Amino acid sequence: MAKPILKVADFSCRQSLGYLNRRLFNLLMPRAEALFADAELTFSQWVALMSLRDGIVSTAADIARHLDHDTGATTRMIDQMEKRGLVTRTRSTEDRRIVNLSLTPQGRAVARSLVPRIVDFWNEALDGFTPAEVEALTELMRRLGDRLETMPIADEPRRRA
Amino acid sequence: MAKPILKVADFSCRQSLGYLNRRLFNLLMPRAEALFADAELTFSQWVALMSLRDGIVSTAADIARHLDHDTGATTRMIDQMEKRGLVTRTRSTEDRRIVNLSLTPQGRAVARSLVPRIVDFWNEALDGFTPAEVEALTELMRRLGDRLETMPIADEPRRRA
DNA sequence: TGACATTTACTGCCTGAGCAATAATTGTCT
DNA sequence: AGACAATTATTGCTCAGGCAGTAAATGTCA
Repeated sequence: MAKPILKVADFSCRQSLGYLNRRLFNLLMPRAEALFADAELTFSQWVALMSLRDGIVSTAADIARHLDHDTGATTRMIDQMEKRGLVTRTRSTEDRRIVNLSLTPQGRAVARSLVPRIVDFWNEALDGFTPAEVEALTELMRRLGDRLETMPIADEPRRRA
Repeated sequence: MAKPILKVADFSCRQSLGYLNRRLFNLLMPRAEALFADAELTFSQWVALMSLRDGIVSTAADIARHLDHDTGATTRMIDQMEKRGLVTRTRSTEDRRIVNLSLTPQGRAVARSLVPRIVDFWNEALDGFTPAEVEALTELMRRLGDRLETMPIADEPRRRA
């Protein structure tokens, strides 16, 4: 941290990345969830569905880690997806703690049917952005996330000397 | 939308801006809120506090618009901040629908005392980023937010032909 | 002026999600 | 082997926040 990037004096919440991220989140969620309103999916469920499809995750703990989600909430989310016939649970035989998840044909069909809508949505949202800008935004958000993952959550708020 | 940026075939949730935004959000919130744990502030309350301090907002409706927040939740958020002596409500005389908000000295003191922590946090989080990269990320997130604001929330999911 | 829409603030209702604790299973290390 | 830590899945408790509806005040427009 040789050269601090931010100074106390210029801090304004309008250009704070925290505020911007929150704003983006609040703008994005309702618009995204409106796209799969007929499938009655939460955004979390949508991400879980896609992550299972792409083989990125295979258990509840994987999902919780992948989207930095609470494990309890993840269990309940999977309950719903199982009830709707999108995924199945299978207790692992090698490690009996683990419950393996897999997409049902219906789950796969739902995922496939929703992708075009999402792609259309993003193409409309990113109209006016150059491919390089989209690439840059994606990469910077990924890097910032990776960086934050290395920073522990402070138990006690740090007192300034 | 002359040249679509995304194609259905390459869609992967790992590099989706929706997923990245959600991930950033889930990483950011607990780390930020841990910073003002002793003030017992929510992230929303923190943003509201700063927005009032900077004169960006002056009513509940302003806050709701500024952080794309539910108006009901905003009312209850202000209830808490008022109960803690951070803000005061004053019914406007010109427009009797409006309740003007203003920071109390305590509210101002809390805001001032927390800013350095946030700045420190961001300087640590952004270590490894060039000033240009931070600038680019901020600007791209702002632009995407502005773009999304112009896009209405779909009532009916659009059927693809 | 009067009908109608809009804005502001607020309330009940319900859901998604975070926190803490638990049981079962597995890994680690002396 | 045995004590202890770590991991997985799960549940109860609680709360922030979204949705819909309401009342009061204001704006709009024929």
